Amino acid sequence: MALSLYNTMSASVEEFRPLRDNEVRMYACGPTVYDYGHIGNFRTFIAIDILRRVLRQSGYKVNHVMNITDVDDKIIRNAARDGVTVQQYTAKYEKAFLEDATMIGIEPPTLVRATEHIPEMAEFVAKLVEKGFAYRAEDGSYYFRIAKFPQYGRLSKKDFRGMLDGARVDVDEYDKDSARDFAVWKAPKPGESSWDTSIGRGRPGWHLECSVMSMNALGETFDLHAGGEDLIFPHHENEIAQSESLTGKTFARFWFHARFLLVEGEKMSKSIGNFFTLRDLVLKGHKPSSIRYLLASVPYRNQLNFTFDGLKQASVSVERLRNFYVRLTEGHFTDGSGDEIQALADETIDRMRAALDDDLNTAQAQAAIFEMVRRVNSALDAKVIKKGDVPALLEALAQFDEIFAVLKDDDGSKMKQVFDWALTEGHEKDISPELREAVQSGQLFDADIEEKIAQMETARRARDFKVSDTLRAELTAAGIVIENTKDRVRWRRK
RNA sequence: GGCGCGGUACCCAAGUGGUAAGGGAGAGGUCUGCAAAACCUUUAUGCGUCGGUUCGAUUCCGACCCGCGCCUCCA
Repeated sequence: MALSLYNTMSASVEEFRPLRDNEVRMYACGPTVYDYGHIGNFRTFIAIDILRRVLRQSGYKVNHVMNITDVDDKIIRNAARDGVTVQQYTAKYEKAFLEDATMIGIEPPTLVRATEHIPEMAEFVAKLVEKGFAYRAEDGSYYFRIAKFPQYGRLSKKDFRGMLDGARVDVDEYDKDSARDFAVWKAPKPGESSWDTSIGRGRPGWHLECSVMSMNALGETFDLHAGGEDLIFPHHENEIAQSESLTGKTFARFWFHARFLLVEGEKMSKSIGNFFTLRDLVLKGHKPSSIRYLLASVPYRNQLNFTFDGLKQASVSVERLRNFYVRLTEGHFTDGSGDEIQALADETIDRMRAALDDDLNTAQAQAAIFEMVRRVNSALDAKVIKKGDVPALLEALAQFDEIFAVLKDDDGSKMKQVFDWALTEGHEKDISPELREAVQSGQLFDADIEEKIAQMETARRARDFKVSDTLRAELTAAGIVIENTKDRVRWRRK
């Protein structure tokens, strides 16, 4: 079975093979660091992260490059508003983005920054001009001449023939040859960041950075180019135009686009009040693992309806998996092994692989692992799991978690980070009682909890249930869940 | 207006030309001093509506209704 992916360029699912034997070169359009990342951003970045993990699980070495757009109109505007330099401004939000990405389980890609590639970008523009694909306007801006690139519109399936020389729509852009031509280089404006370069003073157009940095890092033709669906047009279309007109070669072989999500059934927007950053959700007391699980649970090309009910459900699902893992690793088993369980583990792995190979069908991969969890739990209840069965089951679980990355319970420390951030950044009023409780339970020392549990057990053995129930209630109130099993008392933080 | 995607149980959500995965929630039960975990049973003769093709359609085709996206810098 081989990995198949939907390619926006061909508008169909194709078998994926990298150009080089064992190495996948992929470029992802990263964030413009002008604000904290919202859950829509992270839906896309998690989809890309899952793609990367599936590629690796498929045996490829993945060279994953992502850009940070650290100069653009919004950044310039907001930095001016806050009275800081563009660098100070972007540094803050880049740091926040990387913290968020780590919090939500995204493996760090190699980062490239627009402002660190200004000379290369100017050089690129100069070459475009030399070949006649771009021209300089009177004010010192440079535009790409779409009329010179007949394939324009191939990715987004738009037909621009006959409309290239339409009416001049914008008085500010009077010196473009065609209304459709897009800026590759912007002339300096008073108060805006600009750089002195071989083609004059100014700053890069947005699309330019991705063409230059991706080819710089990965070569003129690379395997995968990813981003949110909104980037198909104009961003990626323009990248293709610039890059391919210059090199005469295919720019990216596969185009991967994640669909936008809905929040509570509606498009996320600040005016509707359903706009949430990742930090907003953690402040409300939601675990990063729940958020990741929910965002990963709907295949990336489907619309995902992000709801708070769904978040709760995701949290319970993750807990179920974690409980299962604990049950396997801490249980006592008799020696031996059985073919049936081995077969179940193998079948589960096969089903997960087949699901992920089919254009990253994460929902089906989850269904496969849960099928195994239910059947093995049942077998555990019936005491038919043997010691020799456990490694195969753990292997299936591990393969699942190589993709979904939710088993490890480090939610407490991550939530603590957000808690601390809220205190230092003046968002204390936004800290929910739930987050407060989660942080507090995380601050309890294990030894103190175990001391209380020991007291509870003494009381229980003496059948003094009044005392034991009081102790249990105290621990529950502190966010500690206690499970009395036959062998021992298990506890965990809620 | 142009191009594209989707409407599946109380909620989230896969999927297939041959009779509906998985998770959550609810109800009942097993286990249990209580609780938790776990298991079992149960919850869509039905997959937006109306037609058509077919032996057979939720799955294909058409129309309609509704939701969503892109159409110059929003992931």
